[in-house]
Amino acid sequence: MPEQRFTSVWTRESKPRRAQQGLSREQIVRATVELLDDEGMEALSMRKLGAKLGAGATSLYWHVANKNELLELAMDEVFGAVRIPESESWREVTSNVAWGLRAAIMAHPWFTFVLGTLPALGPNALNCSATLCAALARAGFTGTDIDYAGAAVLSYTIGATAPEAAYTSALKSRGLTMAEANRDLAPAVERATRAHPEIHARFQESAGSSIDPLVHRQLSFDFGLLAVLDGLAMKLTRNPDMSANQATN
Amino acid sequence: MPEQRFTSVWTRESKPRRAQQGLSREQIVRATVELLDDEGMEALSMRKLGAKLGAGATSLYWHVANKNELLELAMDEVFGAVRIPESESWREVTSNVAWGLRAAIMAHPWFTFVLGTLPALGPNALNCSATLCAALARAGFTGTDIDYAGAAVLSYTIGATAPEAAYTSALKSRGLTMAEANRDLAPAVERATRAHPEIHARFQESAGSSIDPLVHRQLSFDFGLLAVLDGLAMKLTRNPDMSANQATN
DNA sequence: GAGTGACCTCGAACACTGTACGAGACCCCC
DNA sequence: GGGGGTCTCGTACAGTGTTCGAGGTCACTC
Repeated sequence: MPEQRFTSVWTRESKPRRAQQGLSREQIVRATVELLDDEGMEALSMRKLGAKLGAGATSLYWHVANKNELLELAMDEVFGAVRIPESESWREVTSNVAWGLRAAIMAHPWFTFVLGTLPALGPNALNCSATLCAALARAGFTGTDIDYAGAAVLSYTIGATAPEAAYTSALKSRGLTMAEANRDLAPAVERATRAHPEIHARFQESAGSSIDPLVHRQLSFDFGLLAVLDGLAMKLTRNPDMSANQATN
Repeated sequence: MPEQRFTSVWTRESKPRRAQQGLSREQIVRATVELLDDEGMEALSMRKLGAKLGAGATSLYWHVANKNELLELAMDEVFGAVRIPESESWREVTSNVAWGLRAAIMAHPWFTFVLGTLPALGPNALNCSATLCAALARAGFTGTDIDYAGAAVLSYTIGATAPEAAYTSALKSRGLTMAEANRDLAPAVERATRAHPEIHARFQESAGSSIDPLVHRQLSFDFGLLAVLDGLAMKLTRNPDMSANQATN
């Protein structure tokens, strides 16, 4: 087997740059994000991206090793859109980061497909997790528990938001509203849930409900996030030696 | 704009089947899962799959509308691998489903890439969520809170496991061990975390630690899952008479 | 047995994809 | 005037998913 190395944009050191002229990496990444936002993950091709920039497709390969690197950079751009809150209260910080990350993912649904292929080592991603960890350390967590608690918040946020974003973006790319999709899915849902009367009943309930589905999803996200934070708080009170600072929050 | 419909394997009714001969959909799905497990998401192509089955690539299109449908079916196969526990204790049921789903995702890392493009309407996926919801209803949740609580557990489980599975599978497909990858990533981590002294310190700590990374990740997952379940339990004790409010809204 | 029509297979073709390679263009510095 | 680095891009290759239509194979009916 050949000597393989694990590579990433963040493992290579950047090339020297001449004065601003022609393409630049920042410009390319910006265009990538735009293209992804407008037309979705499947529509991104190097040729299209080149055309959008008024350049040949293969010119991009001077600035970026391959398409994956481009996606890594685009991903960190999304993390960069998360506004980092300043607050003393760890609950406020963590829940703000969670809601901010959720908003960023919803605004850039292709994020789902990129995440996970590499540990997020971009500066913006690290910034997010550093703020989170700092807040949790202030809350009273110590050692690896800080990482664990931070991971719990991020995992929940991503797990809850990514599929939702993917779904709404799939709808958008087909030019469908949520109501239309529900209409198309209804018979299948009907048939599929026949074996499960209890969820069948709730499906019909929510289909007939007049609550805006968007609000519905926000309520759901909030419910789970509160559970996560309450659970973390409980850990702190259970090990009172850990929670010296807890009273202030 | 043309009249678009939202389609899925689960929205079409199945074709009539002649007696067993030649290809069958079950056989194709089984082969798909095998191929995905062995060679990963990128390696799956219709031609390769056809070859594996001793058939032409385009023959598959008789049994399956397109590659996406194939992936939907494969995804439900993964949900089918989750062993559904029987227990009176809602904590036992939910945590067993969570661990079971985690194991299934770790065994089939390509699951990540499929999830979210469609609401999981396959029979096995519904079975999972029905068991979860039934347990939560027994615990005392009512109305939409049942769905919210179930979604919280699933979201956390998926969000925590999917990136981990994707990463370990990326390593495997490059023939690297976790230690080798860490070695390759180390300088980049070093450089990137320089601006964040507190996580920098913990990075070095865990790099030098002798704990098996697999165990480390299990501990992390367990930590978060307990937090979620504790948080849910807290909601129950806080509103002991929720069932009264069931009909409103 | 002949005929019919549904079920099923598949080769060819189309319009794409990511990217390796090498030829050239531009520009700065000696 | 040279180099030599930075940067662009046309061509080419090996693949992709999917459509189409021609054909083959069977279970039927007449």
